[in-house]
Amino acid sequence: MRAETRQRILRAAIRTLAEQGYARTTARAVAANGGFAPGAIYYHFADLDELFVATARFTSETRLARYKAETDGITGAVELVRRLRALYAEDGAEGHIAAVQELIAGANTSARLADEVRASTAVWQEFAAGTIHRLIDGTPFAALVPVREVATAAVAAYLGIEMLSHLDANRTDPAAMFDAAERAAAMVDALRPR
Amino acid sequence: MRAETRQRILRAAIRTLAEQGYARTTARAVAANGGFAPGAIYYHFADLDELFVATARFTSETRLARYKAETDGITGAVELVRRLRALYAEDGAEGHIAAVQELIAGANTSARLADEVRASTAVWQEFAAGTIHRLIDGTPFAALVPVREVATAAVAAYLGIEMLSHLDANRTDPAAMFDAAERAAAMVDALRPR
Amino acid sequence: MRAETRQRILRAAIRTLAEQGYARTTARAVAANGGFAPGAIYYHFADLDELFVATARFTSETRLARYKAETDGITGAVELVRRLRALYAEDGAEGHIAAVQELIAGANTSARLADEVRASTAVWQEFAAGTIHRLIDGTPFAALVPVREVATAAVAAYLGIEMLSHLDANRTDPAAMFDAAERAAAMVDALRPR
Amino acid sequence: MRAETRQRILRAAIRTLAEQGYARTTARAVAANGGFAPGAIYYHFADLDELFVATARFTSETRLARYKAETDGITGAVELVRRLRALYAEDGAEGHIAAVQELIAGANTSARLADEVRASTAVWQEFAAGTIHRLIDGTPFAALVPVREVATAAVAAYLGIEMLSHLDANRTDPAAMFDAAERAAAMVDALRPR
DNA sequence: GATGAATGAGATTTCATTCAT
DNA sequence: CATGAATGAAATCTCATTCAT
Repeated sequence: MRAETRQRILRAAIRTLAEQGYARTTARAVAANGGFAPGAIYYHFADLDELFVATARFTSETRLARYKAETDGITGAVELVRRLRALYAEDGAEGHIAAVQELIAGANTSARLADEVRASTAVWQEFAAGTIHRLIDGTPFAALVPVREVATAAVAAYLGIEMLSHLDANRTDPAAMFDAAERAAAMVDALRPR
Repeated sequence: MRAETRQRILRAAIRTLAEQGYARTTARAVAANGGFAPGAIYYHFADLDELFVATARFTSETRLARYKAETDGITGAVELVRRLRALYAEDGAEGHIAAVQELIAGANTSARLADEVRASTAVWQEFAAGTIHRLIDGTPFAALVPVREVATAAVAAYLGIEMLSHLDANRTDPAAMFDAAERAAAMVDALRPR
Repeated sequence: MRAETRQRILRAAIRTLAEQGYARTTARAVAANGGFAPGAIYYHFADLDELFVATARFTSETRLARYKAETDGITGAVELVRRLRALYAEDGAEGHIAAVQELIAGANTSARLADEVRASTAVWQEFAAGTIHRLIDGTPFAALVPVREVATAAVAAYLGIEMLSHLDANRTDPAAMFDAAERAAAMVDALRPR
Repeated sequence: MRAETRQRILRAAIRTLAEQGYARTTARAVAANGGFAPGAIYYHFADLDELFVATARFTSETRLARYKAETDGITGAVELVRRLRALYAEDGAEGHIAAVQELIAGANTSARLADEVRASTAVWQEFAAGTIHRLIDGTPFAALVPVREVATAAVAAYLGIEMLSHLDANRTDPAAMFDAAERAAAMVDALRPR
């Protein structure tokens, strides 16, 4: 019972963050979005800050598990980009990345939230680094690419693209970005030894 | 007189956005940061929303002018990265990028602000595209690189890196990112015909 | 069973009043203090107000019975002060006087509670008056002392000293007060005919 | 302007504490009592706790100044009791003692308030001790009376009597208490050397 | 009998905005 | 032009109370 309601609240928080932004993600707004009384939030979380911290952890953990499951065992770059495109679509539909971006903006406001988001992004950077390693090991790129920096840039760009596309659905077209990435990925795969 | 105070308010807004985040950038907070009375804001701007819109325009225009002045006439990629490193440091010192990122998060809240930020980022994407063209025209990359998408990704990554580094000064090291970018730029320059 | 739980709730209410004050003696706080669910309170009492009324009566009756048992048959003033010192220590350990003082403060809020506390203090004033009579009858003080007023002052001082000592354990030292009272009592006893 | 409104708020807080008790002295109640908006409280005080701390200091300082002015130079015990009776009536009319008693009850809830009230009562105990010294120096009582303890008891009884009389205007009659005190004072004065 | 999740009314607090000066 | 005191609407949060289990 308890865990179930807790999840309802977390999902409502994610949707509200994505749709309204951090500043308008009030207790009332989350409650209205999820169909429960504002007081219910305070039964499950000490305050809004704690709700945001829990939301950051929840969205990071659930999405990372999904990303790992979907990319597990993949070595081809093209195949990776295709999976990422699908995962990105899922994120967009549920508002995960937009929520994260709002939480990062909100981290300015709360030290506890900043700690949590910092820990989460570190995990994603590790995931990105591991994935890049799998892709380029055994290719000429292995010697050239500074994996750590590229992993950071990849996470940054992933967040930044969502930020821009959320702002302006037309001009910044994620589909075009994935198309271009897929063409680049094909070049990487072409250089991989059989 | 009038224009001067207006600028004081705008600069105070930028600093407050960078330091406190959108949600805490209240009229009182801006006034305290700039050393004037809250009422002064309402003499120069109709409401806070208008202040944010003006701030978005102001920061975009002043920084773009500076970026253009500094990168004008540059064709070498390494030289470009070096100039960008210095400009990025300026941005960080004055809080420009952090303020923009908060305004993007806040754009969720205000349609007028969203319009303004959308227009600003479009201008920056054009600037990035033009710069990339200058760099790769005449090299083998010219045929390979989808300029539009790379420009979008560059702007996204620029914002995303500030976002991450603002969150966590240690793990996400902009200096290391520029170092890596400089090494990549050297490869681009090496392929350029004399 | 029923009476037992009722007492658990009453004792938890006394402790919570003494430790947290009237304003923080919420249903949840009492439940947490006593180790039962908040709902249990509403099985035994109609509402919090009724719990406070019952607490006032309970603490007054149980302590008065104890005071009467301990002071029964005593005629010496010194002996009386010694027994009171021990009883006062008991009160402090269980929080009785502090709870009463909070209930008096809270009586401002509830007419029913005010009625109950009024009745209780009247009983204590009678007890004090009777005890004073026993002490001074047959001494020269009998003609001099306005028993009724001294009894009221004694109850007031008893409550007031607990109030001050609860506030500041060091400066207001009940032990020093009892020492002084014991010396005064010795003078009373010295004037008593054998 | 500012100081004036601040005083209006403080006086409204004293009246509300006396009339409604600590638990019902809400920002709304104080504002309604004083005829200003609840927000005004938060313009002048950080939070309710700070208002209570300021109220404790204000009421203690203003009343102590008045008590000192009225009792200055008095050496006769009867004269002292007469002045105290008048001062007590003033206190009652403005709610000072009742407010203090509620603040002491509330001190349970707030460490800052406890500090302030502790400091205030210490000052009153010193005032009481000094006054007692003036009365008994040069009389046989000087050798017998433990001034410190009597001063504490006097302050405690003063608060306790207000507490009881506030609870029950009829049974605990301050006038009778002052009458009795006046008769006792006459005996003290009779023993004083000319 | 007792639990504890949930509610809704009301509390504290914040803040954009106004306005007399 | 600018100040800063004050307001009122809306936010966060608390808590007595209910009710399904």
